[in-house]
Amino acid sequence: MEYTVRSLAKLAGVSSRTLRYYDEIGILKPFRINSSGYRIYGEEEVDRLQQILFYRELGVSLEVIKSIIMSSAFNVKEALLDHRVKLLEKRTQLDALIENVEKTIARSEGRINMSNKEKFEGFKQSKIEENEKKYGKEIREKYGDETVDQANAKFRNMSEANYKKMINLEKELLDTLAEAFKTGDPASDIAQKTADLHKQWLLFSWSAYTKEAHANLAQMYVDDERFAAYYDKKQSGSAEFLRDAIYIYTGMKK
Amino acid sequence: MEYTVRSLAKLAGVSSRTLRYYDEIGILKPFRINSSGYRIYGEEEVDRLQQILFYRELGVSLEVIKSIIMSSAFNVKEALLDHRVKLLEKRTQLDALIENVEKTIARSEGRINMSNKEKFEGFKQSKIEENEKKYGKEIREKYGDETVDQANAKFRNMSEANYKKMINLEKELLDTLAEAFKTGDPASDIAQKTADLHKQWLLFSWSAYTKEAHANLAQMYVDDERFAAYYDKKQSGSAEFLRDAIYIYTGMKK
DNA sequence: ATAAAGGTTAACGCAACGTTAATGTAAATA
DNA sequence: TATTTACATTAACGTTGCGTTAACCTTTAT
Repeated sequence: MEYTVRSLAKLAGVSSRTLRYYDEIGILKPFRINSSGYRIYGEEEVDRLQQILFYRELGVSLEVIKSIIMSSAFNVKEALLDHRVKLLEKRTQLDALIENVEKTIARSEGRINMSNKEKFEGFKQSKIEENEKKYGKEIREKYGDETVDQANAKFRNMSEANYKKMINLEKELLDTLAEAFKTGDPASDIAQKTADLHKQWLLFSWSAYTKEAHANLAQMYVDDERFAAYYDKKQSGSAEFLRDAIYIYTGMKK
Repeated sequence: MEYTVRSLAKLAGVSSRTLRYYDEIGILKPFRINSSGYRIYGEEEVDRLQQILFYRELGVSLEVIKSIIMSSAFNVKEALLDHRVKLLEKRTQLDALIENVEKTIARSEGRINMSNKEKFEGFKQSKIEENEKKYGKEIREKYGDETVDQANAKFRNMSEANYKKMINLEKELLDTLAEAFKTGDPASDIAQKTADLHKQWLLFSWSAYTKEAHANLAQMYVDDERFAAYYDKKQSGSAEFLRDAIYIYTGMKK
């Protein structure tokens, strides 16, 4: 089956302008151009458009979508599972927002007057997103796009077995961190083992490990509420402890 | 308390550029401009900014936000409740999307190959549309959009405790219906109790109960196989019996 | 006295198309 | 067959909500 811009557009529920734009930015080129200069799409393009729209729905930028579907060894199911996880995260965010709104309503009913700081607390969720942007960008700036992209690519293509390994490592890391935290000494053997586990864990998603990057990430764990909350889950102060251990481990920053 | 651009920006977690932009488009003007041309904001502006960010989070355009907060008789609580309903709707949409993704994953596992049309069906929020077509449209036509939306919102937001109550009520309803059915008389006390239980049950998801709506729903139970099958589970003819009881209870339709 | 930190306006840049203009081609109808 | 209608093309500007940079002024800290 062959499609013109309009027919494919109708099939997919997008505008023909969108298809021309996708051609323009090279994310979806027609199978061929006929003698009158018309774009003609085939089955393969139909599938590809489906992929694109799938990710677009998520709010993924076309730039990123491009890199995703360009990777030849692209595993459909893995991508879908990934997609699903992101949607679930989005829903969690939404739920938090709804809770905030309801709280605010309750407060307005109770006529409790809020301090100015409190007034903006409802937006903390969005700050997390901001941080993500901020640090994502920071990493790109410091270590270059290649590192980040390679890391992503590596992660996407991770085999099932490796994924399990990574999960187990993470668990071990958290357990060891809890143990080490008890010693109170970031230079202790067990604390240093924690730092090493963290490095091992990192290697699953980082293609180019450097001590500097590792140390910087450790500081980020402390600065970013989201990460801090993750590591502090068991004991408050764990994030700082991990950072200190990593500083010693890498010999960076003091 | 007075704020400069930066201090207000920090308080609210936005950039100073954003505040200047909001000034530019007239959505948030500073309280005054000092002798050096600096923007100075006061308490009122803090509140207003909060309102703006609240709606912005929803994805409402600044243009619309402007019109919302410009309306002088602006009721805060009403706005919040409105805001909340929109968030709930958004969540419903997200849930539909997640279901679609999961279906697609399941299909990919079953290796069922889809026709091109089917491939794009996942994007049409098919479930919502389907339901809308089947029941929503009918209800919307009869009772108006508000009722339907409020009912959905109410349902989604039901507390755990209320949910259990509703489930218990439903069980009691079915038991009582079975009892009443034995009498064969839709006007009998127990049949009327059944109708009342049904109303109670309805109130969990209907925000505005009317006798007319109740009676119409009863007829729908008979007409629609899905509902009919549900009520006829124990005894065939229960759906009609319930309808007749409700007709008498509500005094509608003869 | 000077540097750092923060303020100002003005202007361009970005994503992902929508929209309009000017024009060529294919299919349906008179 | 002639014409209308439907659809195709490229080119270019418009949109939203700011980020970013430039060029410059003011306040505060040292």
